[in-house]
Amino acid sequence: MHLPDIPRLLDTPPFDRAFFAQPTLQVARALLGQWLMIQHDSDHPPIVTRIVETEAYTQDDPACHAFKGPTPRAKSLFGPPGLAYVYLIYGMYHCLNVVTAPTGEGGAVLFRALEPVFHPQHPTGFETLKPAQSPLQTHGPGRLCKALGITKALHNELDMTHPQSPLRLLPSGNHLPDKAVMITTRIGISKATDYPWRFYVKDNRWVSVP
DNA sequence: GTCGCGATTTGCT
DNA sequence: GCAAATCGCGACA
Repeated sequence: MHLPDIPRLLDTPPFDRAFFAQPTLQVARALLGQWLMIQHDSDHPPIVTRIVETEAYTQDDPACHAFKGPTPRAKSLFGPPGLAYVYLIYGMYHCLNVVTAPTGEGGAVLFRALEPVFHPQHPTGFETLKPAQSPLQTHGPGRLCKALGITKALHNELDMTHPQSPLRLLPSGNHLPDKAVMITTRIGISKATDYPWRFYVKDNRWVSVP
């Protein structure tokens, strides 16, 4: 896996709104292997990660928060594609999604696991680290938000397509072949448990449930 | 106003 | 393997 050139990455345009307006399942699949970066302050270097596990949720899907329409919590899901949807689960963990349906329609991709690629305080990298001993715990939707400092108060409804957004999704230039992608049912839900809408990178040790 | 529960994680048995 | 932690949201009165 090639490491990104950080100064160049900071000048890379994020995926645009048209990318996130594609069908949700397609976006969930296409985001595997791409970069997710967070830059809390434009004066400081970002934390860069590689997306290794996602799940798709659509408006006509009983497991999706948009299923019952634009309720107060789900309002951001009906916003423009590329918006961040961050919500609190079990009273203590946040989960990060990107909205992937045209404005007025509800749908999103949930980020379930990221592979740490660059952190300014760990310039030696994460190549040889196992998730359990990593200073950045990014395997699991709640853990990755905690590790990157993502909260509903700070990041919900942020436009991730904006070039200066603190949260950005960037093309890595790598497209994963189908043989490197695993597809299973989604984790932790009680409705629509048979939908094969979870995507992850085969044999990647950062995946939440192999 | 009250009540049940969740797209999770952690710690203990 | 199982239960606790912890609180906003959504359903219903």
